[in-house]
Amino acid sequence: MSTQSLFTPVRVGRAGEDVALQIEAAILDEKILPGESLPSERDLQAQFQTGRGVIREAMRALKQKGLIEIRKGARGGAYVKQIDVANVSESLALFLKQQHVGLAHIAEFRESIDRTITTLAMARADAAEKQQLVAKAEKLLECLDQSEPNMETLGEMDRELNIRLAKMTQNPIFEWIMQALQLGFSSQDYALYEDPDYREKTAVNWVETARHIAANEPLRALSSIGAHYAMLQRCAPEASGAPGSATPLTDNHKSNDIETFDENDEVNRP
Amino acid sequence: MSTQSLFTPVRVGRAGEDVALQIEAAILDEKILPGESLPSERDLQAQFQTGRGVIREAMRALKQKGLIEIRKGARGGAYVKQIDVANVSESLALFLKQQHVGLAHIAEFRESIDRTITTLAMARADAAEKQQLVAKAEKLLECLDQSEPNMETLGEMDRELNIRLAKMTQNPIFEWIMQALQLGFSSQDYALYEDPDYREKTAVNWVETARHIAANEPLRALSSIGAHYAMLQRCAPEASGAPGSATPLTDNHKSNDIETFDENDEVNRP
DNA sequence: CTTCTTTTTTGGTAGGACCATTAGGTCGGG
DNA sequence: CCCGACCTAATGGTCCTACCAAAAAAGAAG
Repeated sequence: MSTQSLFTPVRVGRAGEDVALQIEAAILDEKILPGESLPSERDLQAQFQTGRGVIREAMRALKQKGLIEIRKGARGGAYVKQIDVANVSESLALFLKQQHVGLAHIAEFRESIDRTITTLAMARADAAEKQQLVAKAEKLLECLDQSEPNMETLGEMDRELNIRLAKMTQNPIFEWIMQALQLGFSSQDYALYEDPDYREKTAVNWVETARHIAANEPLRALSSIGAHYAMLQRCAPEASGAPGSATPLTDNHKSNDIETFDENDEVNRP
Repeated sequence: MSTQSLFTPVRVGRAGEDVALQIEAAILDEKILPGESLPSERDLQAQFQTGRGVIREAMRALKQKGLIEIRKGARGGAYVKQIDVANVSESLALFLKQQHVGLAHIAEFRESIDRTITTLAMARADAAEKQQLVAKAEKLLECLDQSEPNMETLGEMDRELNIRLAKMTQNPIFEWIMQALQLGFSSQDYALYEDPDYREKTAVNWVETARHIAANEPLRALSSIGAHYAMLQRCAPEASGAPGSATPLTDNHKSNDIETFDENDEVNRP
């Protein structure tokens, strides 16, 4: 009993994991730089002294992690790439979806991040950046006033404003978490732009917020942020103010009507 | 030119992706619940009318996403499971590592999250929970005063305090992001417990923070949080206050000395 | 009823064969 | 000389077949 975990459980079915770990280590140690390519599957098969299926499974795992990108054809193979925020975002979105996290909780988290970002951005960005932010917000407002409201464009401009603000914190983590939130949960923002009334108010709120930031008025800026999320809460379909809302966030995964496997028989026989 | 992206690039080599997507959709739609099992690889092979390698690669991808868990032997197979925060955390840690995010940036992010959590927890938790938090903090302090300081135990208690505080926000996202931060970047906290001087101060600071929370003193509580991170900054090896620090955060991946493949020849021939 | 052995199920690995795609080279015509 | 059509080789994608190893159920022995 005292010899717990003294002998490794001698995991056997792990050749693929081993290969993946070794290659991952090589990438993380920058023995292979982004843009460079790994040897071909058949070369790796020879070097690792293993079957090609093992190599392929390792590649699939690394690809899923976002560490490599796989191309077919001559001069194809696995190319090391920079991990994209989309990977983190997808992972987070999957998690929140399976846990049935309600929109209210996500909105609260977003609001807290927004407040922090706003405070930091105000403290660190220079006057020129702040003025650019105001200009962009005003552009959103007028772009909305005149022409027919293109939902695509509006969403893109809203997204750009958020990212720009996050950049102004001069801390890349805030920029990336904002990108991840935008990628995974922008659907709720679209709701605000659907309704013409809320659309107007949201744009005005953006201009207001940007101006307060430019004027270095932290309390007023945060007040605007609060107003934005109060609006979102009023506009949202199930705006329950607190926990318990089990509404799934999106339904953007593909419908499996095409050639679904028959999961009705012989799934989980106890 | 006007017909951009009208025809999908008709991706062909994607049988494995298709299988993975269909199964993922089935899981996310809760056609298969956590704890239940998918059919065996050979059954799936028959149902999807494809080779077994394709199924195995799809399984590897789903396993990497954290959606399934694979067991060998009779009644083995792929069991649907709840996605663990560790998956999100690992994804995030990998990303931050490859992007060479400095400890200073991470600490700043952590501090902002800590402040938000503290504020929310104070507003929402009841008196009993707050008193428990104080008790746990005091326990950490005395556990440190008397016996030999077991680094494992200290880290565990610090971690538990953080999680408990996050839970008190009654928003699971904060609990999970705190878990992720603990999982991925607890190494910097250990630094505080290494030095006997800082160790004492950190524990005292925890008690202080908890008592301010229990007393509903938001400003004093946040002040304690600030003191904690100021300490961390002084204690940290490369405490550069701002951006630019390209110090990698951890080196906890395995050294690839065992049977590294020969990446010196024929990697990336231009 | 317990304990040991055997069988069956199922994932893990090996290796071969063939196809589809792609970059790059070659050849012929202009 | 240049340009397009064709061919070639490299490489990932798929399929198949066989066998091994683990784990649990089923059966045999006490």
